[in-house]
Formats: sequence, C-alpha cells, structure tokens
Amino acid sequence: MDKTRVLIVDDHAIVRMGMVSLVNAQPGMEVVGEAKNGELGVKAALRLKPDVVVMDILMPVMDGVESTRRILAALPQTKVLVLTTSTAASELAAALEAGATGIIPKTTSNPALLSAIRSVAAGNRVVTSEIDEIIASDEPIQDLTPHQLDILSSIVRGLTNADIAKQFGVSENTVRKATSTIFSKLGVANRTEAAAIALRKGLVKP
Amino acid sequence: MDKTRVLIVDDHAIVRMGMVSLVNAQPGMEVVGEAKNGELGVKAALRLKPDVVVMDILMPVMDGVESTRRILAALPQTKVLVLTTSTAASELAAALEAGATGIIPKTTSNPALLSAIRSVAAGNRVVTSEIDEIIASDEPIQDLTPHQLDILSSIVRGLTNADIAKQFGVSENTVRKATSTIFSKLGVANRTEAAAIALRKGLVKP
DNA sequence: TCGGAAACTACACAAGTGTGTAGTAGACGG
DNA sequence: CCGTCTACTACACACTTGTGTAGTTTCCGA
Repeated sequence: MDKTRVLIVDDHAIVRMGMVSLVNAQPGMEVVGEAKNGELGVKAALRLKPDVVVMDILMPVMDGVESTRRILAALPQTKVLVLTTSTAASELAAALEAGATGIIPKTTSNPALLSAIRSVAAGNRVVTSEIDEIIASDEPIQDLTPHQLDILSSIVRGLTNADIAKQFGVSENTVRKATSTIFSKLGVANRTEAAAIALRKGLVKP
Repeated sequence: MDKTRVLIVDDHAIVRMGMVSLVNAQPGMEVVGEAKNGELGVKAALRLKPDVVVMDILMPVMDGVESTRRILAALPQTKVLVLTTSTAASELAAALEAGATGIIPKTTSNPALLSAIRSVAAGNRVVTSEIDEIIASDEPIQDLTPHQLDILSSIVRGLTNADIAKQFGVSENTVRKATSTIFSKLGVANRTEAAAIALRKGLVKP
C-alpha cells in the first residue's frame, strides 16, 4: 500500500516543522507540502492532490473553513483534518459544515495526532468528545439578517439608537424595533448583553 | 563554548515537537526539557536550570506570564523568550513586565526563531517591531478598583443597575455613580461600550 | 396568484441609564 | 496635623432604551 500523502496548512512555521518531523518519522505517511495560509493551501492541494490535509482554522488571507470548502469542491475524495486552538463552537461547526472529516485540538499528543491522521485517511470521522460537547452545548442562534448584523455591530461599537438611526437614515423608533428583534433572536434582554454575545460568538468582526 | 540549553513550555504537543527538531538540529543548542503548562514549566526550570526558556502565554493551569515571573525570581540569569499567538497588548506588556527578554509571534519563520533564541541567550532583548507597535498603540486604561471590576463584570453579564445594587446591597443610585466613574476611566460613554472594551482587553474573566 | 411569514417602518409609554451635585471616610505626603 | 485625593454613598433630573401595537412591503411555497 502507498504512503499516505499529507499536506500541512498552518500559519505557524513551528507547527509545520513539528508536523513534518512527526509525520515523516512514520513509515506509512509523508508530508508532500506545506502552506502558510488558506489560499496557498488551496493551490498546493490542487497541485499535490494529497490524501489528507491537516488544516488550521485561524489564518491570514483565507481562513481554514473557506480553504477546506474550496479544496473539497475540487477534490471531494481528499480528507481534511482540522487541527485548531479555537474553542468557538461557531468555527468548529463551520469546519464540519465545510466538509472537514475530523477536528482535533492542538493540545493533542503526538501519538493521538498520528492516529487521527490514519483514521481520517481511512475515511473515518474524528471528533473528540471534548469538541463534540462544545458543538452540542452551543444553542444555535437564530440567523440575523445582514441589516441586523450591521445594527448589532453598531451596538457593539457603543452607538446609541439615535446614532444608528442617523447612520442608516431611518427613524430612531425603527432602530428601536430592530434592536428589540435582534435581542429576542439572541435570547438576551438588552444591548449590553447582546454586545457581549456578539463578541464572544464572533458575530461581528473586531 | 557549551551548547545553549533550551527548555520548552507550551501546551501544544505539536509545537514542542517542532521546537525539539528545530533546536536539536543546530550544533550550538539543545532542548533539555519540555513542559505542557506554566506550573510544570517552573518545576522543570528549577530542576534543569536552562539558559533559555521558550514560553507560550496562553496555557492551562498556570499561564506563561506567571510562570515567567516565578522562574526569573528563582533563576534571574535565565532568559525567557515568549513565543505567542496572542496580540492582546495587555498580555504582551505583562510578559515584558514579568521579565521576558524577548517576545516573538508564532508565525515567525524557523531561521528567525533560531536567531531570536541565540540573541536572547546572548543577553539581547528581542521584540519585533510588529509587537512593539501593538504595545505602543495600546493606551493604558486607568486602574479600576476591585469593586469597580466586580461591577464591570456584572455589566458584561447584562445585569441592570437595579440587579447590581441588589447583588452588592447598596442603593441603585450608588451603582449608577460607580458605573459612571468606570465609564470615564475606560473613556467610554455607556455600559455597552464598557462591556465591549472589558471583553476585548480581557478586563473580566469569561 | 394567493396566502402566510418575516422584515421593515413607526409611535406612545414604561422602564432603565448616566451626569451634576454633594456629603463622608480613609490614605498619603508634606 | 492638615490639606489633598480618591472611593464610596446618595439623590433629582434629563436622556436613552425596549416593548406592545400596528401598518406596509417583500418574498416564498402552495
């Protein structure tokens, strides 16, 4: 049987170094390429057609979720193993949504990491109970419309309803109603709690 | 001249793996130990007396800042090089405060990382311009009293002034005045903005 | 094409919020 | 020992916020 061909996509040089030495020390697998962001990861995957892509989520230029989506669109038989520090349920869920075959935390021991790679290469889904719980315990929030997300982001910046009304050219009363709808979707009682949730769940950018 | 003895403290097994292969491939340095959290890092440092400790910040049990402080208290001649993903100015500043000789991001290339280790071993401070700017651009917030921090944390949880008053057994008016003082210290106009700052700067726990 | 769901608009009213003012108590330095 | 500074307490007043109610538009599936 041929060696399992592994591509590593991670913006941390030291992590790529670790993966290379770990994987290449195994008889059954080898690292065929490295990329330091999602965009380069897609290019490398198309060129190298690896069996397994070990993918970080948080990267500059293009994140791991989008990169996973594009790789799998072109190479559906490829397995993507997400290796991440993130504990944000939304990101983990998004990674599975994008088609990742497995998700494991970066704190995973080296032997466990190797067996995860072998397992996804064999076509099994690998999701630790830890990560399963994070995703399960995250009650999904009702989708906010783009307009509502804009308003939420203004709220997070500390703008008053009057400020927001001016910004969007509507009456203050309209904004009040919109915020009220947002709060009920988020399951909170006021704008301060909404801001906290928005920041914690990454609903708004910075 | 003797080899530079390096201790690695990082909760990510794969990062430790990378450091070991990177450092041990150099003739002038060697990894003498690894630890997966700050507390074990302190113990290992006291036992091994390394020349350089490569230290992560965000770790379970004891973080890198506290670990750095304790190691340097016992072994002042040791150099600590902080290797981190964090871009939070408060954490970076705290690491320098604790006595770190250098701070570099985990995205640093392997050769640059090695030269950083050599440089701190020689007694030089190593702080990239990138990290310098983050620290410089962070205007320090006026210190909040413990009591004010408690109130801030209640604000972040979405409590009303009446709720907070009940919680601390004071009048609602007192709470109002306290929040007002907090806002002016943080340089914000309302509780929502205060919550956003508190979360972003890590002024309150979760 | 028609009916229903949900977004968007708006307002009045009730509840919550923040500031100016002011008094007391403790800490610090001269 | 006295003055200054800051935290903490409190209140009245003006402003901001959120909900109930309600009409219009828009989109989607039957």
